[in-house]
Amino acid sequence: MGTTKSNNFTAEQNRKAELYKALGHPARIAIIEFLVNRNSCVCGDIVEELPLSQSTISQHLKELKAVGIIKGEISGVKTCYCIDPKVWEEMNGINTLLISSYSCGDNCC
Amino acid sequence: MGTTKSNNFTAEQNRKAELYKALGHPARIAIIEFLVNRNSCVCGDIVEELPLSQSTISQHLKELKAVGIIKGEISGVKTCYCIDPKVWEEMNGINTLLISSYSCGDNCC
DNA sequence: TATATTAATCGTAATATTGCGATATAATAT
DNA sequence: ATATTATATCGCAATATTACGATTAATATA
Repeated sequence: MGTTKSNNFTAEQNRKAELYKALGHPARIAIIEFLVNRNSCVCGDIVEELPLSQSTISQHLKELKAVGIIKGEISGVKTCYCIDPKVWEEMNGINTLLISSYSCGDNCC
Repeated sequence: MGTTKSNNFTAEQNRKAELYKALGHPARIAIIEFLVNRNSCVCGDIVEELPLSQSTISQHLKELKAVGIIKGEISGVKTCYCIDPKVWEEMNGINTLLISSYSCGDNCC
């Protein structure tokens, strides 16, 4: 085991889970916050900001890229990463649907 | 290794990550959706709904409970789970701050 | 009291994740 | 051509996660 039984769930549920999972690590949160604060492309000085090795950060970037949250563009020697607006919007939709639209009343336990 | 270096990040970053991580599994998404759709406490018929064994679901519930997203209340033989409004609000705030308040302009890559 | 029923926990196996150093790759600079 | 710089990838070790069956604990019911 150790394998998630994705087959048993809907595509939507799997997609939601994979997006949240991508945000489920402090390093990746830090990366996202870094990109958001810059409002534009940022190159590998993320490595200088974060207390992790270059290879580890490269892996985290890869994961974020794999689910689509960020895009990477090679310009010369450097690589430029930024939030992908489309997936960002998707996340927004998911959050709205799943979280902000629900307010549990008094009948909660 | 295999251990996340939480010490190197802020408490806020760790908290965000742990909340997102809790949602980072299709079974836990399904559980949350189930609770949300009922709008009230639900007992262990989550087990009947999900294609996973009782013990596995119990573990997932435990994880959701550990980060505070759901509460559990024992009433007789059964246990009643529901969303915790406080943490739900916390999630809302995190989403607003991190995601919905940012829209990357044209200067993205 | 004996026996279901419900849910938590234990033990275990399989797989995934995290992190790092070393190495590879690719573009620029000398 | 060679060195430099930036980033990706490989290989590995440690730990975490996922899943399940078996067991346990607690309440309810015959």
